[in-house]
Amino acid sequence: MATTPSVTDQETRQRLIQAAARLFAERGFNNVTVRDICGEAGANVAAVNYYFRDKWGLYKEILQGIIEYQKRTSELAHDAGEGKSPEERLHHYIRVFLQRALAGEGRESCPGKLVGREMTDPSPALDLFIDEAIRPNSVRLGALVAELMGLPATDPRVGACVGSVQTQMVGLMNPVAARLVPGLNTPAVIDGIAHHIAVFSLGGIRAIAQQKPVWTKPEVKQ
Amino acid sequence: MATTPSVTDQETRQRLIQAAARLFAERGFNNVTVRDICGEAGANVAAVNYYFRDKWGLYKEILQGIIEYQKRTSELAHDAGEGKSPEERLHHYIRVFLQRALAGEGRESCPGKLVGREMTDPSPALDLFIDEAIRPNSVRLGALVAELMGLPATDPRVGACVGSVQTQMVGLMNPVAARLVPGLNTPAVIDGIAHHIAVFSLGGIRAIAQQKPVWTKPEVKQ
DNA sequence: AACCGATTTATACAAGTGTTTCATATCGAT
DNA sequence: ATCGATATGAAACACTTGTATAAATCGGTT
Repeated sequence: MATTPSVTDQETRQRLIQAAARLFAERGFNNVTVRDICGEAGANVAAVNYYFRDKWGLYKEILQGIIEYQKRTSELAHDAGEGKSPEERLHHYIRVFLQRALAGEGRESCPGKLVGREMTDPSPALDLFIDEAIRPNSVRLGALVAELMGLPATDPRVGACVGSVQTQMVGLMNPVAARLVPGLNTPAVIDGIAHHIAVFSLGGIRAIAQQKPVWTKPEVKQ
Repeated sequence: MATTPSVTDQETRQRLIQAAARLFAERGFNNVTVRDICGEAGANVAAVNYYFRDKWGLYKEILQGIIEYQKRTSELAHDAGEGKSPEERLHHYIRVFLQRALAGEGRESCPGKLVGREMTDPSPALDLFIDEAIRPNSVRLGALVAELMGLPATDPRVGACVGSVQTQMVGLMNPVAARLVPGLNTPAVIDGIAHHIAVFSLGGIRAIAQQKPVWTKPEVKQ
């Protein structure tokens, strides 16, 4: 009974973050008004500016949290099958990754939604996100795939296979996927999908590995 | 000499559609103002409302055009390898699909950008898009995959493989992909990627086909 | 009780938005 | 040349948006 015992009894700041995360994930940064957020959080219109300086400050804070979450996800996903065979490690990696991305954190403001949105509708914070969350993950996944293929991690075929695996996972993080796959975000369904992606990708990786490198990456700019 | 010979000499209506398509694809519906569009089209602020009733009318018209384009793309992509083996048909399908989605129509307002955006940031017109552009395409692709797997098209494993193929293609239609793959939207690079996806997917399909149906689709709602 | 910093409130502001209005211009047909 | 339909133009409206302000309220300390 510190403040108004109206909503749940927690710091206004926390309620703002929670409400905003859900709304941003649901509708995107520009389709959510400060009044929406404050309304849902049971706070005054000025609360956002008081605690976060401006609407962008709030968004950045949320995105920062998601970056941390995503980094942790990558670590957990990679460490999941430690000691096992590369094939099993890939399977574990996919499963843990999808579990945390699709169902994580109370199913409402699931991080995947916001991530997927940030990728199609890049905000100025996208660079940060790519550098801190996506790239390190790609590197470790690349090492694993390279091991599976028996090729150096720099081989363009490795990069291409990493892309194939990642797009299959990221593709599940958007509203259309959620609509086409009924029970998405329930653990059982996610496990099934992870199993499919693992088997499918292992087959694909094997197929790519045992053929000439027809595709030489052109104008390697980076 | 008809109207103002200022910009290029074409109907204002057409210039509006062209400018708006580019801007919507670039920044999304809500991040483009009517004044932006009219400014770029060299038209008055009232032009949008005069020709399209309101901003939404303009967007719907553009989306309608993209739906037609996408339907045509599906037909072309499926007919590309007619008479050839299923494997080759899949390869042709992927190549034609990507060519038209990523490089089509003057590289600026490439349809894929808007499609990808519509999928993450669903507008009320998304249902139309799913029903008219995505589903028929999935059905035909499903038939092809079923043939490849030697399974009935209703087998859940077929649907899962279709999803894997599609997510790999759709995944290329967003800004992050364009940033990670340097020369995307040039025909040569697209051909290389199409080849990779084809080989990878054929390997994946084969791997899934020759194992028990571990994943039974839960609560088949549709 | 009185004070003080931190928080919450109600209200207002300035800028930007989609849309409307109505006057003017343009062009083809009579 | 005149008329009528179509198209364009400048200005303004009504509304929403993010943000700022100043007063009011609260909780703890002296």
